[in-house]
Amino acid sequence: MYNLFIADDHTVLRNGLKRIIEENAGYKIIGETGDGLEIVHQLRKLRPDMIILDISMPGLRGIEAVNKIRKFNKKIKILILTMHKNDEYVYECLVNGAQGYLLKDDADTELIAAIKEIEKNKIYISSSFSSEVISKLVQHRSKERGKKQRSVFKDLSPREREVLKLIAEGNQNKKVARKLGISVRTVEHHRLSIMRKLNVSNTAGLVKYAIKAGLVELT
Amino acid sequence: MYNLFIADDHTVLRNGLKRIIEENAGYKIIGETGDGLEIVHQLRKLRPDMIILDISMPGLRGIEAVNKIRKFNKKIKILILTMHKNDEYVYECLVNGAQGYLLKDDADTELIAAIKEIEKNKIYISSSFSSEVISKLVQHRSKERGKKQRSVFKDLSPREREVLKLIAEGNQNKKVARKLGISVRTVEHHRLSIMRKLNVSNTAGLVKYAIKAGLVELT
DNA sequence: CAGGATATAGGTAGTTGTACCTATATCTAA
DNA sequence: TTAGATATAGGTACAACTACCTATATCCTG
Repeated sequence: MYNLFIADDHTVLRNGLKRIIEENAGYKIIGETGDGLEIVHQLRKLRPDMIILDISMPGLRGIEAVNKIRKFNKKIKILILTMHKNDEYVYECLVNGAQGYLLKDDADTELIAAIKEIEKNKIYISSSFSSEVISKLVQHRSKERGKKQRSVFKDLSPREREVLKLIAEGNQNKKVARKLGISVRTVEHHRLSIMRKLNVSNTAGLVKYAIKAGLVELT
Repeated sequence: MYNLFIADDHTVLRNGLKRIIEENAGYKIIGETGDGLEIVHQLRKLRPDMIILDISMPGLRGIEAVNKIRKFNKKIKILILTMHKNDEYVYECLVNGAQGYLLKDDADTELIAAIKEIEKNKIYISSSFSSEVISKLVQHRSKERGKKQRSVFKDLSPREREVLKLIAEGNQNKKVARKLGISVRTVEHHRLSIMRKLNVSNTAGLVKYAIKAGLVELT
């Protein structure tokens, strides 16, 4: 028996998933949560073989969840199930140790296929991504595994992410500086570095990237 | 037999919904689509009593879907099922003729309760919203029904939406002006009006609102 | 028809952001 | 240990945005 755990903040979707998966003999959902902060605690208790994980959950955003799970136990397989059709996202997840990446608008059959592949220690990426992207991603993954977390697409430093987050939340440079206890000039410098790296030329681009990357909530 | 139709771009969620609803005797899912543009065509063919509608679908964004459905047939009940916990959104939907507003992280039981209430010609709003908000919304709805579509929360003119869209896409005022064939001063004026109306003070706020409102894609 | 909202655009100021430059201290990886 | 990345911060210049003001023409609604 292969035991699965579901982490997704949409109750309806969790229940749908449960039914779909349990109709396939051999799989059992042994637990679920809608709260990202609760994931590791649950994993420790339940010891599932695989977790189906939405990376846009409240409490634990984006790639952090993947990292925490891997840090806790490298044996638990991670299948990302998300609404984000976004090359960078797939890449980040895979480099950080996820085994699969599916979209919420993929078919049920693809979900089952992904679980089966991952069970067999393979990588599965949604067929909604072009095959070039997929092969590129899988290649990079095998190369970069174990290396320091990094992306060929986007490559912000922790400090830069912090600055970007505050900017996207609506703070001006002056306020960011005050909050971080650094000078406005330094914030400006970070801001420009970020823009150069992300290849955008103004605040609008920064904000959009931050949202895409899950750095800020859209409240 | 009460016939339902599902419009949501997440296949897994659609299947989950189907199973949950059909376990409750008396309800039948007679059709579904993941493509917003296809909704009206399907409704014409299938004539359901109620549609469960996600307002963040590709192809037909936000409130437009509600309007199109109402325009096609006022008898079809509309239950919004979305991830957006957002007062303005609820209000927009209700004023434009939706009968219910649920969140995707609400429980299954609440989904069934909502369907039952709406079947009985009542309004149902997710219990995740505070009771003050709910009563305020329901009151406003009865007052404003039939009036010109408008929101007490947000009230942008078509031109303002156009300007906001271009800004959120990453254009600076100068470029917006060129694209719309007006002077930079006018763009600036629109921009300030929009900021005043939305109660934000900079570009970051504008971009976030535009994304929330579905004016721009997050590509 | 009068009042209100919309769309247009100009004046003037001050603030903020964009885009280069230099420079130092620290840390990490080759 | 040396090169590179990171985080810090200052100089300078110009572009863009924010925030008031006024004004006109249009269109819609009561």
